[in-house]
Amino acid sequence: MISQSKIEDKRSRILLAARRLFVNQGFHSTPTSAIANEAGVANGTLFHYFKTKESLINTLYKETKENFFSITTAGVEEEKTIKRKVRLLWYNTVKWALNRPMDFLFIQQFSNSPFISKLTQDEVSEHFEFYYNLIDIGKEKETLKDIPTDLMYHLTTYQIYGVINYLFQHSEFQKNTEYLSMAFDFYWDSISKK
Amino acid sequence: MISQSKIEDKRSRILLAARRLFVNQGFHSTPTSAIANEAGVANGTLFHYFKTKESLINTLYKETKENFFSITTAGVEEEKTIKRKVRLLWYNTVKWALNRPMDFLFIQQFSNSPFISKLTQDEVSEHFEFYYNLIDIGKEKETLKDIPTDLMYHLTTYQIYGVINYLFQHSEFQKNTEYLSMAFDFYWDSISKK
DNA sequence: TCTTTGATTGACTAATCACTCCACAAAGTA
DNA sequence: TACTTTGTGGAGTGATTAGTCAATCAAAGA
Repeated sequence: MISQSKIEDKRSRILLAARRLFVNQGFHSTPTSAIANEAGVANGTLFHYFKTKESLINTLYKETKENFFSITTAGVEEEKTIKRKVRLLWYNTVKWALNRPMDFLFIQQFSNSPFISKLTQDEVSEHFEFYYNLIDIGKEKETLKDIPTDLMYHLTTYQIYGVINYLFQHSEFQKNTEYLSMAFDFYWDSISKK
Repeated sequence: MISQSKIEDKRSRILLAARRLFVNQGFHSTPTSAIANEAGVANGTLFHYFKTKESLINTLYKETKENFFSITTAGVEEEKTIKRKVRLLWYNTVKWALNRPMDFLFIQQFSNSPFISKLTQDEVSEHFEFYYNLIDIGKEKETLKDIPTDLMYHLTTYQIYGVINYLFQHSEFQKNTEYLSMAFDFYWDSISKK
């Protein structure tokens, strides 16, 4: 048990160090030796846990996205109305990003990059269904505007990214609930029927 | 004169090749030798035109953004109403991206990346003023919603990126004017006062 | 024709990097 | 204890890369 936790410790220290360095310097200009160094392990140890640098990156991307999904969707099913569901999802997403800026920046930086192998992207994209369902139900109930589901998905996710990036640049508003609520109202107004 | 145009030819061939390779493989996994090869020039020639690989990238980024700005803002001043200005800007932007997908992907991929030097970003960000003015005037005339200018800027630009990325994935709609107009209506509805 | 200037080349170099290898340590198992 | 499995370290290796350099080449003026 103790040894088990120590193993997890090194593994996760490597992942943590990698993310920090990747976000600051980019994927290809971060040598594995620097990651090992930052994590406080030897170079060879890194390759004990991850066969290749690419698999380290893929693992990091996948685990970060999983974490993102499970945290942001928590409690959404339990909400009764579409608006409450959407609001919770919105706040969960914004707060997740603000609490873990490195994670968010990592995803943003690499989700469209050519470095992530196709395989990993496919595995992650399963989660689309959750959002698509929510939009479809909203449209059926005539709560949400009647535009194609996947267009709605794109428009809304990008809008949320916009808010988050804005808040990164204006950290003084990050804990301003009035501000957050204004941004959400804008968001809701743009997607809901009048 | 002829030699001058030939010079420009090689320089621009290098830039063109670099962009193509960067978008497909990323910045750091594209060797300068591959760029030179793709451009049909010798390795040394590349370094004759660009002192370093980084300066090549910065030049490429800067020129692409300049081109983006001059094309997307063309004719906007001449329009009379805010809505017409915004519509033209929106359509210009979407069409620019659809006509030059490599340029758009290049900007998207690298504008947030740690590879672009701070200097370059600053030089490019002068253009913010144009957009900020437009939003401010729209708010004064009570045409646009009264939310902070820079928040509005973030929300709207990201929403446009969302449309563009959507259209990249659904090329069948790229020339569907009805579809584009629906997306613009959504956009306008989200930013304008009722 | 001679000279100058700048473009062009590609072999070369010094540095860097992903990854291997092997020795050793620690822990588990009998 | 003896044997096995698993973790850990870090020097070493072969491949790759950004950037250099000395040598040609082409054009244009005098």
